Amino acid sequence: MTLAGNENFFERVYEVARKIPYGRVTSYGAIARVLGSPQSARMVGWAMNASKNIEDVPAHRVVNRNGLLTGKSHFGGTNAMQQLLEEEGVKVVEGQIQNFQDIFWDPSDEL
DNA sequence: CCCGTGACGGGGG
DNA sequence: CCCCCCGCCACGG
Repeated sequence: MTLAGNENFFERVYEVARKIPYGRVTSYGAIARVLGSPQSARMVGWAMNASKNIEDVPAHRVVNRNGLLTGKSHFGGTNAMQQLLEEEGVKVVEGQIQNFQDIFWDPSDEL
């Protein structure tokens, strides 16, 4: 009924994103999946896009399923996204997160 | 109103 | 580490 889903979709995305632990990362698809819309990974990306206005949304901790910083171009500077990650101890080489499997955080693990 | 275009992901050739 | 198609849906032209 009421909750069609998209009404709060962005809010839900932000809630999950805020739970990503310091120094860990997750993927657009993983967030979409835990929200029950595995096919809406693109919308998660759009939500990150809109999160520039909202505070406390660590958009830099969200990458694609391969650990690539596909959204780095939306962070203004040349490598602001990478900088933010490396400040947390996340190694990035050529836009690729190193040791991705180990620092990957799956939102569904919170359940 | 139709259409191209994505911070995506899965599947197929 | 090629190629293409599909589903998803918000936004701008």
